[in-house]
Order: sequence, then C-alpha cells, then structure tokens
Amino acid sequence: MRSPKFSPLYRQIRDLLLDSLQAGEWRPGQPIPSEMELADRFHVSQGTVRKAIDALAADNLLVRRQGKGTFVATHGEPQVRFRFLRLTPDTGQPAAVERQLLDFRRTRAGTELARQLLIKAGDPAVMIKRVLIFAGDPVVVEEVWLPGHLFKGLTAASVTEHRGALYNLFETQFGTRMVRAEERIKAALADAPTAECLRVPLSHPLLLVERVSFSYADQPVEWRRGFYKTDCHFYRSELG
Amino acid sequence: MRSPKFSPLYRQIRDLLLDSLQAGEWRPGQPIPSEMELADRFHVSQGTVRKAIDALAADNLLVRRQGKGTFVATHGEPQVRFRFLRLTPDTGQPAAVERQLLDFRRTRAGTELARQLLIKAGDPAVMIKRVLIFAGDPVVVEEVWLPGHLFKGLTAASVTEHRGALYNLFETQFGTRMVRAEERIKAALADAPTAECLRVPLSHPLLLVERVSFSYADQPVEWRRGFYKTDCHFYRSELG
DNA sequence: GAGTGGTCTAGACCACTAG
DNA sequence: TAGTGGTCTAGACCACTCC
Repeated sequence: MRSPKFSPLYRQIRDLLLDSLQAGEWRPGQPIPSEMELADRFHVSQGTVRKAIDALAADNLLVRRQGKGTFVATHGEPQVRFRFLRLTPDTGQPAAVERQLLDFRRTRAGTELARQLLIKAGDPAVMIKRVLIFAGDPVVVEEVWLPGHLFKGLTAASVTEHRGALYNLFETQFGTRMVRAEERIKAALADAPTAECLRVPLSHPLLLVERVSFSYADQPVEWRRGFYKTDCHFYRSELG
Repeated sequence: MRSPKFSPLYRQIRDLLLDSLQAGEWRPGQPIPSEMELADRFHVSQGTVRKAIDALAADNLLVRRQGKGTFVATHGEPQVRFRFLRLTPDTGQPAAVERQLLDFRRTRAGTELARQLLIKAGDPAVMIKRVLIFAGDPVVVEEVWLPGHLFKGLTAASVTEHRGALYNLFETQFGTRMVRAEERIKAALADAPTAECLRVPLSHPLLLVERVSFSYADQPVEWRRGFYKTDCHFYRSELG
C-alpha cells in the first residue's frame, strides 16, 4: 500500500482532496463525501482519510460537523470574517460594518502588482477603492487589486449591491476562495485625500496595511493597501 | 475506561501533561517520558497519549523529534524568536538584534497593570525599559512590566548580562515560560523622549504595540508597551 | 540492535443529526 | 433507525537516532 512518492499516505490523500477543492469539485458550503466513501475511493483505511481531513480542517479549508458531515469552509459564516478583519473597537463590541464604494476601475497591472500576484505587467486588473464605516465612523480606506482574468464579470454594481464581505462575493460568484493572507503593517501620516475620507486632520497617524491573499495551493489572487484609523479601534494580533 | 468527566480521554491526558508542565516536572529543553511510558502511567493506549501530545505540539508547548523523543519547547531555538518579534526588515534579511537597557525599576502595580496581569494594585512589580537596535539602528523602545513575586531575583545586571531574548532569561532563571501573547496595535506620533531614543523627528509616525503574554493555563505574566519605528521595517501578520 | 516517534490498519463503540 | 463524525484500542511495521 506504500506509494512510490516518499510522502506518507495521509499527506497524499490530503493533496488529492486539495486538488478536488481547487478544481471546484465541491463548492464552498457543500459537504464532501463521507470518510468511508473517500476511504473506498482512495483504497485506504478510514483512519488515514481522517488524518488527511484533520490537516485540511486545521488549515480552515474544511469544517467538520459531527453527525452531519464535512463541509467546504466558506466566508459566509460571521466568525470567519474576524479572522481577516483584525480591527477591533476599543470597547470590545464589534459594530456592524458599512461599505461605501469610492471607485471601480478595470485597468492593467503595473510591475509592482504583477510581482505580487505573479502575473505579467500589462495583464488585465481590477481596482476597487472603498471605505469601511463602523457605526457611522469611517475607519478604513483601502484599494483592492485583483487579476482581471479571474473576475471577468465583476462590476461596480455587483460590488455595491453585494451584502457582506468581498470574499463572500468572490467565492460565490467567481469560485475564488481566499484561504490565507499575509499583512505588512507600517505607521503612516494621513495625506490630503485620505484625511478627508477618514475625517481626520492632515498628518494624522494611521496604520498602513498591505495584504496579499492566497487561494488554494498558495496562489496569490488579491493585493490590498489600506489606511486604518486607530483612534477608537486597534489591530489585533495573536502570537503563539 | 471512560472517566466521569465529560471530556474525551486524550483531552484529560493533555490536561494532566499540562499540569506537569506548569508544575515544572519537566524543564524547558528536556525530554518528557516516551509515549509508551506515559501510556502505562495513565493506563491508556499509546494512540491516546499520542493525540494528547499532538495537541500540545500544535500549541508549540512540546516539540517532537523522531527517534529521540518529545521535548519541552524553549525560547532558546532561534526560529521561536520570530514568532514573538514580528518586526521584519524591508530587505527581508533579519539582522542581529542588540539590546540596550535604559531603566530597571522595582515598583508597585497601578490599577491598569493590575488589571492586565490579574494581580492587585499595589502588588510588587518590575519595570524594564529598553531599546532594540537592528544593525545599529534603534527601531524599538519598550517598557516591560512583570509581576514582582514571579521574578524575585531579577536585577538590572542579570538583564544586561543576558545574551538572547528576555523570554529565554525568564524560562531559564525563573521557570516562567511565555506560551502565547496578544498584541494590540495603533498608530501614534513620537513624543520628545521617544523621538530621541529612536533618532526620529518629533511627531514621526510610529506603531504603538501593547502586548499581554501568557504562561501555561493562560496565566497573564507580562505586559509590554512599545513604539516601533517602521521606516525600514514592517510588522508581519499572518491571517488564516 | 534497542528505543524513539511516525504511519497505517481493522474493528469496536460513542455522540450527534436527521428522517 | 441509519448515517455521520469522534474516540479508543491493539497490533504491525517504518524511519530515525544513538550506542
């Protein structure tokens, strides 16, 4: 039952499941086959399938629900949002967020964007600029850059009409699920347009947050750059 | 073999191991008993001990080394440091860090510190103020606050003489191992003394980073407050 | 070769969900 | 009641380290 590849069986099974996820064989929110079914399909024991699923569940790609099945994780569940929006009010109680679209543009990737998303300079790209408003207070202004070929039908209207996180829209309408992201944070001073957006004086201190988001197989599919007002909010980071 | 507590066996074993770690039965860097020994001690199968150890290894409390044994994790290994020091040079290559002690004081906890460390206002406390210098460039100035009763023999000399991370000193000299931490980040402007420390102009933008560190059993045992200069470095955060 | 952790299996039983 | 994931066991064998 050992395979030629020097890799434990459960890891090979995990990779096969990852392939199926990437290929869209099972959609976000939908159940994958039961452990016994998968064990039969791959000709391994249920325990080995279990270890493979454990690994994917640990990475938040799958969600187990006892008695019901194992499901493809989705950005629809509210608790997932706080994994990607690290800004918390000083008071502790997260308020509802309102999104206001400032700009939507189809353009071409510059060299910097091309480098971040592993595409070619001049390839089609989409730019979304928006403000996030917490309890009436504009707190974040950010630009979101996407590779155009993955988001062909995306329009300003679809962004404006969509309720909920952008990542929810991306996965339901375009089959692109953001799995993880890396952020780089610096301190910055508000320039004139940013200051106006966030209703702060010029040269007000802000966080400058840059994010690269990755889909399955560590494919970079989004680049963000935002200014965060931290007068009444803080950026939460857990070290372990 | 089921226990009266409504908790799976492997979790009970994990808690027992956690108790031993907290009690200092095995010191950082030392091996714990083999899986078979522990299985005999707790009257469970090796597989159950294995699951308990898996959980602790996932939380970075234990480190497995095939063929050698399972060891209590330590802050001595260099790769652990980057889990707690999230500042990275823009160039990518982390430089050696130099630490310069500015102040060392035994004092009493104020209400804010008492709240953070779950001690009483007026209890003994230790304050360490220092600068972190990367490749000759002062990048971080921070205050570290500790509960006095856990660090009775700590002196300015022991901090100055120690080579390596503070957490390394804490675990080797005082048996207190920092397991995880929570940080809150805001944007701030340099005041006069901070500007002088970091060699930046007044009102230069800085990150304000507050940290609470926890030992075993989520006991808070350290509070930090630091200013980070992000001209040539950035704060790294991973979302997933 | 002996001892350690790492993998894999087969089978039993428990806990939860749904029809 | 049937089907799912969750726990636990016992045993076999592999991979690595050290003597």
